[in-house]
Amino acid sequence: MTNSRRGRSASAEDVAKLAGVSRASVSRVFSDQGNVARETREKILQAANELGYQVNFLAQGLNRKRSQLIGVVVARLSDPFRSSLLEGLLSEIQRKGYQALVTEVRDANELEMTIRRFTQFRVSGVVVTSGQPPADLVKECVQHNIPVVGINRHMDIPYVDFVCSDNKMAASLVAEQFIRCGCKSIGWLNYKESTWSGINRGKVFYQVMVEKGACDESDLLQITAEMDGYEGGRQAAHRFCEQGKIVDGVFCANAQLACGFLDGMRENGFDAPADFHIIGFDNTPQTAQYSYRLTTIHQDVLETAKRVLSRLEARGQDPHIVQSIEEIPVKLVIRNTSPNFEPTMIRAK
Amino acid sequence: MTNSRRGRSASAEDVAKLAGVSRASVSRVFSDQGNVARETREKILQAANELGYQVNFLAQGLNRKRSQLIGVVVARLSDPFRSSLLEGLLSEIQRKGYQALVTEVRDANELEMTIRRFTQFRVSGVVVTSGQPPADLVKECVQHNIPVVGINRHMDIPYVDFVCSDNKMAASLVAEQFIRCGCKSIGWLNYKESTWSGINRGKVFYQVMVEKGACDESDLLQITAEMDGYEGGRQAAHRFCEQGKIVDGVFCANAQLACGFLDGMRENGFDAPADFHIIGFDNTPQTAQYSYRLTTIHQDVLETAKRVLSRLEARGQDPHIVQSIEEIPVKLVIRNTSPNFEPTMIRAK
DNA sequence: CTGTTAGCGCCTTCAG
DNA sequence: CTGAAGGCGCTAACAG
Repeated sequence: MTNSRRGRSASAEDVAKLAGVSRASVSRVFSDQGNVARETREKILQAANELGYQVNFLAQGLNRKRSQLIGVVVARLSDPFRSSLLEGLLSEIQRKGYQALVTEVRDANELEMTIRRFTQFRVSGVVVTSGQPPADLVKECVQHNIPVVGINRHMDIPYVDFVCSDNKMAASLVAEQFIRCGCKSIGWLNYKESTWSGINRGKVFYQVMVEKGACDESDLLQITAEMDGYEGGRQAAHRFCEQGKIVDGVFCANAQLACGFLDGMRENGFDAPADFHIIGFDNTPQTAQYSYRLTTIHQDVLETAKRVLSRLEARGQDPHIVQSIEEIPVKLVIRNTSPNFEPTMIRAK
Repeated sequence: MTNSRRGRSASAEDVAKLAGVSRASVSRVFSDQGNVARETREKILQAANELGYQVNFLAQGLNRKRSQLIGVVVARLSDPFRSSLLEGLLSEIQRKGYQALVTEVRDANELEMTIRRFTQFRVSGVVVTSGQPPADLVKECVQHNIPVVGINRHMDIPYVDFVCSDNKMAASLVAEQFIRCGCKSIGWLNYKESTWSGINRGKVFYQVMVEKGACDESDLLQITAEMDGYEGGRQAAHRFCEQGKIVDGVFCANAQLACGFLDGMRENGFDAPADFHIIGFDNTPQTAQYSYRLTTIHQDVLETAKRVLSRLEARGQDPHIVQSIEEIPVKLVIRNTSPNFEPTMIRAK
């Protein structure tokens, strides 16, 4: 009875009473704003410790009109790259002292509900790793002064920033590798209804190939998967072989497709690097494994996450800065499916 | 100027004014508690719509002393099983109208900080998929009346519930399969510093094997990986072969180890099912792929998530119900690495 | 440096 | 069925 509200958690007021000060001082100590005499601070900390006091973030956020929450929109976590991206984001979000609010969305409608709910929690920022942020929704965020940043996509929405792996650099690295290895007929494998980044990667790759004079339109073979993921790649390979087509080098929009395509080709008696070269995107752990040892473009997830957070904070301070689009450098990881040959023809055939 | 606070988001009071009612009624409509005349309800909804009103969850939570947040503790999302588990949890959490607060932890210390932060957000529940919830921390949760449930682990903490894949059932299914296939020398592969569920799976498997008379102590070969994940399994295989050991059937604590071990054996010239049988745990997408086609125990992630949420809600209503430990049935998915043979010897050797 | 005073936006009795 | 009043726990001026 004496101990304020039995069982309930202690409030700043309880602490203030015990320490014999005002709640304002308690607040000052725990949000370390404004100055507090060392002596009173210690009294407060001790009292707080005694009562097991902890700031109520709900009340804090209500008052500040901003919680320390950051909303993260994800999709298809079963893709290893996406889950490693989430991992990087979580780690960076926590390091900066925020808390991640994670929602998985399946369609545009869910994205809309989600962003709306994020604003209801007065999040400090929204990270979109999937789907196109609907323009009007974003407007709402801007109105509420909530920064939005998209990863691996890019649209012309004012006040929304983007950070994106450097697809052009990726294309160049791959093109050079293929050329160095003497590949002549090059293919580009992508899912029929790919994401923005998938499509963009293909477009840029084609441009680069033409620029380098490595191919004209007829040379770049578009291989289209009817399905996404590993199975999609595998079936694409089967259809490819049925049609009696042939390639020297295949570049794939993502790691899953690449592994699937490689396995599909193997089922048809073709293997890399003996019969063709194949290079993937994402560098997921699986691609490093013995059964694949895939040469692949590596995306720097941690750097991406860092940039995202710093964008979020920048726009949090000044909502009206100009849109920023950052490209994160990528690396080519050479493994078995397109090894570092001297510039000679690889196929005896 | 007339329009209340320009730019700011509308509050219940704004809606009340516009609709010509009291804020209490607005509140009633949006938390659909208490009765409101159809007519006034409609007036309110219209006004709300006009102003783009949305409930402020911070204020709501502050008042209700409980947010609609659910804290989820994860680790090592790079393991495909763990990310699929998270996926299942997210989906169920959203379906039930909650919002997930996700934190990745690396050690016990972080777990503690995390749970503490969860309580500061007055979450409606905490789901621990990794690490042992420290007893005193949990006590704090109980005190705050926050339900805690652990997945694939089990400890004797009062008022904390657990839901766990049925490891005994898994062991039986695998034992029977090995016996049916005539495997004689059976191995159990696990990481040196495995998780609770890994260790438990091994213990139970041994028990079952003895029960079935399929082996006594000397028969069950403990294969220990010095490292976790794919590489751990692979290196274990290499050491295993160096030592000139031999097995008929290997059961693995998880999918990553299984794939690694299989590949390691292949590098040494042994393959499944020709030279030995191997069965994994988790049934991650990768295990289904052409290069592995691993026979494996399947854990029902969605069912697990469902049970978790229902436990959370049950204890949310009555914090003092007795501890519940649910076992989720598993299935044996027969694939290539231990096919459905008639009961005969498989090895010519 | 510290205390006082107003809210933040919502929910919940309690009257009417 | 509806309105008025008080409070959830914290912060942000403003005085002292």
